[in-house]
Amino acid sequence: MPATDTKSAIRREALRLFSERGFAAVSMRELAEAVGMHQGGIYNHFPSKQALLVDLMATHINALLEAHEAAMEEVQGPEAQLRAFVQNHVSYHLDYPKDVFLAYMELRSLDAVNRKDIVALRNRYEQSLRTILEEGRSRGLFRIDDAAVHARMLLSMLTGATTWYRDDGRLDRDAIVACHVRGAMQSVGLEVTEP
Amino acid sequence: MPATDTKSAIRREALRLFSERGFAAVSMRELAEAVGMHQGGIYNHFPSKQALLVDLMATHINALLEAHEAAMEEVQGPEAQLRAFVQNHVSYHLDYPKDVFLAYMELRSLDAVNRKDIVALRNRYEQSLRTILEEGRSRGLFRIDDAAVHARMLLSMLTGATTWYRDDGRLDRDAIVACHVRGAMQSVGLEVTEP
DNA sequence: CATAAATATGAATGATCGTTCATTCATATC
DNA sequence: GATATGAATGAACGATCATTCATATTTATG
Repeated sequence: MPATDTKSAIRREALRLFSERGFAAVSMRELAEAVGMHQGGIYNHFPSKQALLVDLMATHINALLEAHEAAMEEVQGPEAQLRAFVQNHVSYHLDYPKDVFLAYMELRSLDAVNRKDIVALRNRYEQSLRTILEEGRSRGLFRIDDAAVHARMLLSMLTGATTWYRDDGRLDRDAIVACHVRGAMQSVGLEVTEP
Repeated sequence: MPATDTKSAIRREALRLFSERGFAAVSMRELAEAVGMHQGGIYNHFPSKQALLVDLMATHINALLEAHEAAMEEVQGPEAQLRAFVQNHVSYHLDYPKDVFLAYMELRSLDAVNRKDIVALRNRYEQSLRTILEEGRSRGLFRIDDAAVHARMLLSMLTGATTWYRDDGRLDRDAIVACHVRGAMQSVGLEVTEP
């Protein structure tokens, strides 16, 4: 078995275990057992438990930013931009709920240096939503009290689905995305036409 | 010093440490040190670390339900009920951010029996919001796709403030509550008059 | 096939975990 | 003032933690 398979298996199981039970509550022994190897071997692929967490979180946040930038290309005007942002955000979050949950929950498990880097990336993402809201507000398109607060409100709202969405649930992915798009558009005071 | 002071000091420091760093990442030694006592003494007040967590979470969820029921008394009609729900929810969450964060994050640290009880209480709370949304939708007052999904969207949105609100922040408590009330009312398609 | 590099093993490291316990201490009751 | 009680101490328990390492095995390269 080539090395890269083991490494990605470690990533996959670590993502699953850390997101399910928390970084601190999962031991390297458990992780190794889940992968089907012995504890020492993990250190051939990742220098420490902390480095493994950083790898998972950085991979996620970079992938999210990449998807975001691709989704926002050539989309003009606050209303269309907000719609594109919400669609991409919710779609991505439903596709990678574990990655999202881990990045959200385990910031506090990072040491100071690593946390600073991840937070900077997250702030960049939040800032891009804030800019859309500011622009919509200053043009009189959006009716909101405060762009910064509203950006955070929306991010919380749109991210929450990761905690309860199931593939075999009552509503499919597109229906849930649609609920969120509508809720977000209406939250800034826009009218959404009935389907 | 009477015993009750020590017990509440343990509660206070446990709430702080568990919410800041996570239940699994805080040791009984650290907790004891934060309280200013030795590790063994905690067990005179709580039979186990798990029991301490259950105590904190049950206290919170019951207090939230109590505040909720008081806030909803004699409030009639979906629009007024939604407004009352949001106001109470956000106010309570800004007052007790650590309690909220702990109850939200550490469900997975509870054993099966305790988790079942807490989840049942939380579902009761979520159900009451869902009922308001269903009622508003069926009367044609709210424009939402799905009451269950919208209830969860709103709860995520309204709970998020606990993760970033600071007493010395740019906006005061009432302003933040107002942002959330407006965002929530508009999210169901209601018009909110400018202040 | 030989050799080197990468990877896996499994035991061992010292530290720390939640919990227990015999003991001491302070306070309240009779 | 003797005694009972709840609380705090501080050492100790076995278990488990992340990590290291010498060794064995597998894989890739000549």
